[in-house]
Amino acid sequence: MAQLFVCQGRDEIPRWREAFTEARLIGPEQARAQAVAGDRVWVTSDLEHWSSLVTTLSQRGVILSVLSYAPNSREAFQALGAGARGYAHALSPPELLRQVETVVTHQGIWVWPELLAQVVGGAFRTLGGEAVLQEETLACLTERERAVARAVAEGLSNKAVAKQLEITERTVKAHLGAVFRKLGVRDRMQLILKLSHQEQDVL
Amino acid sequence: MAQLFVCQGRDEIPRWREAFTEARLIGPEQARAQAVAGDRVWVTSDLEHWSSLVTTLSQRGVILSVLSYAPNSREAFQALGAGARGYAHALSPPELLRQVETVVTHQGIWVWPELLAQVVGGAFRTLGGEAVLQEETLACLTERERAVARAVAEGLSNKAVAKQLEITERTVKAHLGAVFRKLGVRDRMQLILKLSHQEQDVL
DNA sequence: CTCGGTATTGGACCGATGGACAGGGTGACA
DNA sequence: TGTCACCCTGTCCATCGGTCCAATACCGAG
Repeated sequence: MAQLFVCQGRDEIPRWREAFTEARLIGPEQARAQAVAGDRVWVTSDLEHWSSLVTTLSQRGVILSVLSYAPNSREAFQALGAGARGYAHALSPPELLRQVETVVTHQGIWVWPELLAQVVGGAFRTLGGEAVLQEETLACLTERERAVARAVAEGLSNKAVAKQLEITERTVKAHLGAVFRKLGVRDRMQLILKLSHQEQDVL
Repeated sequence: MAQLFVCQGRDEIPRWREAFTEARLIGPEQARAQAVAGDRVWVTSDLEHWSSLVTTLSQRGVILSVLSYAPNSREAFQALGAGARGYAHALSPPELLRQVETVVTHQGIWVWPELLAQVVGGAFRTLGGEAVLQEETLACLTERERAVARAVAEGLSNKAVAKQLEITERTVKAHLGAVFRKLGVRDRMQLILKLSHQEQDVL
């Protein structure tokens, strides 16, 4: 049950040593040769062919976490698709790395908080999420709130929505606030992302 | 930080008591009224409107896990989409429930092992298709502008993008301004629609 | 008839956003 | 060496967006 950090060796590693004092640093080739089932292996996404390394080791039963210096949802999915259980920022503080380690060793998935919503949402849309999303997203909205949400989802500004619906911009804000609260989104961008993956006939 | 099991009250609960001796059993209405941020709440998927209950509580900061007597991938996606962090069999042994609890309290996601591959695998396929097409659209952009555009297209704010790319918020604005000019869009909303639209075209 | 939900609007506040000015630093190329 | 593109940063400012505090009116359920 070794704790291994895979790196090219050129950069000095930030705080991994602080998080896991007993961890060992090895290169990609050593990782392929030495890692066995049960080992916790950390891979940085700036490595060449990190994805195939993750795939290989995960099939062997190794518990993998990917660390990225520039986390994004696309890379997160690539990591999870390759079999990684964790995806975090490479410069995460030691206590967060230990948290990731706790999760992945207990059969869990740990994703960088800023991307968690997108990862979960993307996974949800993948399989039959449409029907459920319709109920969840639209049932709780009133007629007027739906109209505002539809306009905003087309990229219109509050002023444009107000002109289109022949109401005050202030009223648009009121309805929009209710939409945000009911749909659990923070702002209009989250709303666009949530609605843009649905069919138009729903609205 | 209460440990709460939501149930209709009629059935006797299998082994939850064994797993968490200090846990309390409450009904859905009590859960909506009492649960606060930080609480670990367990919901069974045989409840009426369990999905909306999960949505409501998760937005409140409650840590939710869904227990199903007949786990399936569709329900798993529904649970995760509603904001649940855990999805397991309702008859899971106590040690497994405690494992789920460990994972979700550490910001992790725990999914029934038999469904895990489908969750991450399926999600990766869809997102992979989107990523390829974005590259074509953003061909006229520089590397940095692409990174900013990608992040913004995921709904991040300027500040969040700045933190992710480890640059100043001002620099994000500069790149973003160039992106707007090159792609002929007025604001970030138009950018999101432009990018997400092309994803759907190819899909 | 009261109570609650919906629709509408107002004002004020403050953070986020985008544009317009201004630079400095690097590396490639003629 | 000069030029150019790219990357990074700064200040100022007008506007937009989102939330808080209200208020008025309609309408159906109890």
